[in-house]
Amino acid sequence: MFNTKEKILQKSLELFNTKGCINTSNRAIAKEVGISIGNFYYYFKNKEEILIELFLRYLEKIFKDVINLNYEKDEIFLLKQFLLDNLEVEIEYRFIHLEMDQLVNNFPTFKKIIQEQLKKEIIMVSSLMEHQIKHGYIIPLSKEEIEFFVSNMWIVACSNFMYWNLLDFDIYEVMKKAALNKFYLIKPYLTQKSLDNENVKDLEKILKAYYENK
Amino acid sequence: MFNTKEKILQKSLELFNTKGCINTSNRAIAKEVGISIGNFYYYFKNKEEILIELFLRYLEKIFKDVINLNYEKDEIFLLKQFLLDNLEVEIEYRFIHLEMDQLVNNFPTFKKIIQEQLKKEIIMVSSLMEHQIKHGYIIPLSKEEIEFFVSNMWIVACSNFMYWNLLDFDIYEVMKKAALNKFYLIKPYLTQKSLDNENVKDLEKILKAYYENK
Amino acid sequence: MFNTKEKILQKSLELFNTKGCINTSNRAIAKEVGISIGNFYYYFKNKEEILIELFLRYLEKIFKDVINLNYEKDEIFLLKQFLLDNLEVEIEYRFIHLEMDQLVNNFPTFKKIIQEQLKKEIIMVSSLMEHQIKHGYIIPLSKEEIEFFVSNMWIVACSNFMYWNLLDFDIYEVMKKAALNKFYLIKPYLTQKSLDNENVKDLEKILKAYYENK
Amino acid sequence: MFNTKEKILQKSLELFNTKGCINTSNRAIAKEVGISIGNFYYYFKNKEEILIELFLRYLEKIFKDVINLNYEKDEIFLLKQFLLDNLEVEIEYRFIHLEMDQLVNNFPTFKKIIQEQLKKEIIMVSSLMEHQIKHGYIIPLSKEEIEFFVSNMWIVACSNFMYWNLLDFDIYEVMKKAALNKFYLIKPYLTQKSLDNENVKDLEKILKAYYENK
DNA sequence: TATGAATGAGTTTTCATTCAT
DNA sequence: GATGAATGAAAACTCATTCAT
Repeated sequence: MFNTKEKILQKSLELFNTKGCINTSNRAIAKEVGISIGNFYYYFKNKEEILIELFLRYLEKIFKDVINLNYEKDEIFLLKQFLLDNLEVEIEYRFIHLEMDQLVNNFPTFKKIIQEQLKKEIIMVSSLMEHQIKHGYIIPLSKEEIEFFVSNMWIVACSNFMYWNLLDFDIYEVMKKAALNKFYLIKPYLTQKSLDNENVKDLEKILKAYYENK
Repeated sequence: MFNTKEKILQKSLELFNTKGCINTSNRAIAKEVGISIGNFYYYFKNKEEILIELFLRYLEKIFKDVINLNYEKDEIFLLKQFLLDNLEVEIEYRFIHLEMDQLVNNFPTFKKIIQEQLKKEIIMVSSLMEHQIKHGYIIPLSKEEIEFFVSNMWIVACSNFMYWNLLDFDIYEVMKKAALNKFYLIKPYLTQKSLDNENVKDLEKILKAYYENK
Repeated sequence: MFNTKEKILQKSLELFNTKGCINTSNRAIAKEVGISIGNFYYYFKNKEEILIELFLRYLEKIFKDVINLNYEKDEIFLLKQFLLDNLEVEIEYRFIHLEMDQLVNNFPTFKKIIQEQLKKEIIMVSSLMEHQIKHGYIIPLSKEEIEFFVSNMWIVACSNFMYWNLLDFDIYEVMKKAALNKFYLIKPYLTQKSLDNENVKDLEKILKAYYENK
Repeated sequence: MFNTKEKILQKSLELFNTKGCINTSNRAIAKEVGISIGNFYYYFKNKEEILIELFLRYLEKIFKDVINLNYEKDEIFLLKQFLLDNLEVEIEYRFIHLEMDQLVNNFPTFKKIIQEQLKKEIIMVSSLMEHQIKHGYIIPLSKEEIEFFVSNMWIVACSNFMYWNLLDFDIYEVMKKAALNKFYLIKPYLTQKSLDNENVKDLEKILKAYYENK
């Protein structure tokens, strides 16, 4: 069903998430997949190629829905989707965030890709914020406030796994916590119009329930 | 003036901050200090011992002032000190945050220390928040809100260097940004009483000026 | 027009001349030709087979004219042709001389072929010399002098590319220099009869012009 | 008696001369010396460092006497020493010449050193020739003739081992042949004054005897 | 003829750690 | 306290060659 290249990517992802990308040798990946080291190098020139391939897949999954967001109209952005839907993707590719600094330091091409992606995201999220402010879903914010909200959101989305991991929560609990981390970051900025909106109204309850029941 | 052990710690810190702890070999440290590798091992059993020693020094510097905080009285916590004074210590030991996940993965004793420290900090900061709420400096918050404010604050304090580094800001700009990251995280929760307080009144202006002038 | 085997030989020659035979992997050849590595091995059992095939072609081109030399009569041997005509062939297959020692060390069958060829050439050139001496085109030389003239000529023909390459001359300059290297090696042995001969008379001028104009 | 570094250099030289530098792995050197591969790298960062160290020793031995040459006076240059004394050094370090092209291609720092050395030698030998011409030991030669005599001498000195190796002569015979190769290259240019000189008079006989008796 | 996945031994290099002096 | 030689496991990567299709 899966071909060798796919198997390498799958196992790499597993190993990266459990042992870390830096701490996973190419030999270990090959062994786990059940192929020779030579065959590993037949498919990937080096570990960075795997890393980039996995990162591109991550991006594709993350932005599959975001791209379809139509925030031209007077409409609140899909906060629920943003908080919940991406969560599983973030967990699936959690090594990316957990090792971000190391990856950036060790893989120069990956660094360039990450930097470009970050710049795009900043522009995208900033303009989304401005739109939401214009339509009264988010309280008025200065340029600086938007800049630092965006950076804080990125930082929290990137690093909250590490925090909960340190407290020995398991992966499902971490998922639930992660959504609330982001929710409480944005909550102070939501207007009454937002809080009355169907998409937001019960969100806190849903997230808590999600967090308590599962 | 400095003994050998001290020199090792100083040079290790330098190297960890520039090249990363994981990417710095013990041999490189010994060479930089100007001692033999054998002598290095006379003072430190392994790199983890250096790491822990540096981390303890970091903690001591960070909590030197915090420990003296007397938040029994009706008094706003020293936000300015918290935002600015610690900043240089954070920068001085920045490798700790930049490589947090890697360090935790590779050094089990360090991990335990970090975890214990984190639990202490959560209790400490949570009770500080409750105290501030009680005295009307911070708006009323639920248990959950406090929990996630505390976690977000830790995450942001821990990882914002990475964010600004990716955008190619230099170390001094990163310092300035870092203070604002934390300020804008707490700002929505400050009451009018806080905003009128001498310690807070001009803080935004001061931070921006700090950020723009330096 | 060209079949696959021919393409492999052509591309091998190109790669051997630019990167060296030892430094060119079979995979690189296959890739350059645009065929699979499996197909490469269909045509050639290993790199030595290519090497030998190329060497035989080189020999054929070099001795195409020499074989037709009729040096039975009282006639000076075709010095001009020897110096100029072979030059392009030598350049075309220059990797053979540049890597001679390595090739001999790594490819035992090639070594045998080279050795047999060398012995033939020694006999051939020695008897040519004796003939030229007999007819007064070359000054009388002892057995030893002939032996060492022949060896020096072979050595210079084989290795002069390396010398000029070290001095960073480009391929066309090297060609020109190579002719003069051989000319000045033989010049002291030419008799007046030689120097008056039409084939030789203006040779020095021609070679220098060739060397200066091109 | 010999320390480890010296042993590595000695064994490297042996292996380079027998199997070739390119074909000798660092692991093979370590094994031959009887040390671990780690210990090998303690002494030499890579193979190029060994190569350069050996080359510098070769140069030192070769030019030990040449440097003392005083060719200011009306005196023939020490042809006998040049032909015989250096011979053993050339043999001792024969891999350098045998693999010259490959070494130059694979070791960039070595290439630079070789190029600088070659340029120095060209100047040195050219001025020596001019001096000998001035004092009547060598027949008058044009600039071009000197240039090509110098290059031919270098090429022959560099590559004659390969020639005699191909003909399966043993190392001692090769040594003797090598002297005669150079002698017969220079012989046509010697004046009667040279040939009558004590240093030269019996040189041919000596060399032949050397070649026949040993 | 042609493909290309697969093998595995081999290469260079790094590094934490030990230990006799 | 201090030296530095020595170890050996492990990392990334290469490459000639085979073989089923």
